[in-house]
Amino acid sequence: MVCLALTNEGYQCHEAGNAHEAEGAISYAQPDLILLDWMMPGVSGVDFARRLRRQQETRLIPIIMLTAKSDEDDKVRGLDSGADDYLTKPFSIKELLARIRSLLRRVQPQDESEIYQCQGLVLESPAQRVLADDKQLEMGPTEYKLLKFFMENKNRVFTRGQLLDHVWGNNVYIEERTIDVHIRRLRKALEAGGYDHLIQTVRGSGYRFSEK
Amino acid sequence: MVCLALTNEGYQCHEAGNAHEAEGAISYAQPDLILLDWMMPGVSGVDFARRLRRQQETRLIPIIMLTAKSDEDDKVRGLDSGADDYLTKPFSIKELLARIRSLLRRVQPQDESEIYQCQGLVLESPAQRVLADDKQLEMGPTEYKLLKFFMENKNRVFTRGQLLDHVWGNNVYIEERTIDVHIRRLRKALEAGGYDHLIQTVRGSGYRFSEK
DNA sequence: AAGTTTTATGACAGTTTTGTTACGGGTATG
DNA sequence: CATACCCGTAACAAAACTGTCATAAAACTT
Repeated sequence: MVCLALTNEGYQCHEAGNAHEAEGAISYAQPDLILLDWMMPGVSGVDFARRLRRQQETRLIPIIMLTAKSDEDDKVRGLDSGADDYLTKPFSIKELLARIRSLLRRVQPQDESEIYQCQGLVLESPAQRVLADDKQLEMGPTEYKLLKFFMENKNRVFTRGQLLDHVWGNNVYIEERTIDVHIRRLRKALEAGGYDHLIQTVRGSGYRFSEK
Repeated sequence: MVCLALTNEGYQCHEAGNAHEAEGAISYAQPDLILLDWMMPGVSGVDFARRLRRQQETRLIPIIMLTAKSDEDDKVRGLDSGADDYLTKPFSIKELLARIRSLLRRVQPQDESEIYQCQGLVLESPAQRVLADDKQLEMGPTEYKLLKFFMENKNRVFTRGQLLDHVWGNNVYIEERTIDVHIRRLRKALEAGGYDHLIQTVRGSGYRFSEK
């Protein structure tokens, strides 16, 4: 039922009948969100949620717990296990969809329609362009994505490996030194507006975007 | 009531009676999370939530909406307005706390929350930098690691051997006198912010980080 | 007060890391 | 099909960092 409704809404859906199946499906499909039933044969939903939270690869995937119980203590346990939200059966598809939208919005804050700003530097995601004090800056697609990622995560160091994962994609084989070149290109593009100082080198670690 | 309960749990709390007050309190206190009543005099909770979502500084602050209405359409509207979660009055403090914990965990994922502070000296682990009264201090990687170790273990003397083990790694062959040089370099870096007195020599033993 | 031990400091050379430029191949665009 | 653009890599230059030493300055002993 749920799967049908979600597919109808344009989501891509995978089902699993128990924790073991789920584990396989998750590592295969890399979902953006997990709906988890409280009652599962074998490992319970709560235990499974806890396990997902402990693993690096799945820690950040939001979880909505589905449960028939309406007991309050169970609610609390469900949330503390690491679930991000829960729904008591019976629930309406409408509410489920709203909660899913809400969670996905949080996890992917940019959503193609965001505008990032840092001092006079503005990155308009919908228009896919970068303005420095109202003057448009020219840069390649990769530099744009790199800058976008940086502006989404200000004040944090990223290693070249992390940047490859997040900007290029998860399984690419590219020399880490290549990052340096793209950083150089990005800096040169920002230079035109005088904002190249926002891209900072952290020796021995990687790069950082920060106004300080 | 809510404020009291949260304070009791160790959270720092600020109250506001309407949207305008809230705006001031938010820009002043920079909260980690916002509890928002659906019904507010003047600007409604939903509209206020939307406004918070549009602004760069507040966009990422999670919002929990509180409401007396239990109508489902309102729930949906509440979530779609940008609130991250939704609670219907009357709600139990226990459930509120669980939802707050859940949201905070999502926003600050692994973050290690590793920010060390000592007087005006701040070491930001995620950004891998050191600020003295908001001014960035320049230092090499080794000095950074050294300072981090010291700030993790304030008021404790460490021999040069111990420092080598913890900061450099367990099996390195390095002259113990080299420590002196790095201490010197660290002190020089801290000097720029006037915090070099925090690194103290303990003659015959080693070094200590302390504010006294 | 002189002698001894311990720490501070500045300089140096080797090493590692990063910046920069140039180039060949690939892909899209007209 | 030609042109323009972009990407990844390599090679070299520049910069930053590291560990060690020599010497000066303190701190402690006798």
